[in-house]
Amino acid sequence: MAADNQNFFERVYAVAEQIPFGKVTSYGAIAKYLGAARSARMVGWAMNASHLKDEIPAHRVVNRKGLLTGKHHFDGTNLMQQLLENEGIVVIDSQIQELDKHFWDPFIELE
DNA sequence: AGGGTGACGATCA
DNA sequence: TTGATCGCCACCC
Repeated sequence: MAADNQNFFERVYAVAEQIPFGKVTSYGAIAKYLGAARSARMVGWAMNASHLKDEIPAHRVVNRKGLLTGKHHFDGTNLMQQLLENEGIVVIDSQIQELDKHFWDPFIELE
């Protein structure tokens, strides 16, 4: 049904909201969890709309490489990096260090 | 109705 | 290893 489209966004929000403090995840991980592994871009698109909701910690969502590709979409240029560093995550040049250590997998946490 | 874009991911060279 | 290209699917013009 047409409502499915909206449901897709809601699902992305539901997962993003559950990302704990000091943790990060990737678009592909969320997409895969939603059953749209090949639509990682759609997750990013949903995140773009999430900017309307201050409940979505979009700064905790990065690409698979741990690179803050979406930082440019934030209010400031380095706001995203600042937020992550504020959570105890080391970020150098928009690149999260020790990504594996801070990675949050919805498949494991939302098992 | 058709074409282009995009906060990605995987594969190929 | 890094860099470049294709594929994906929803949304906008």
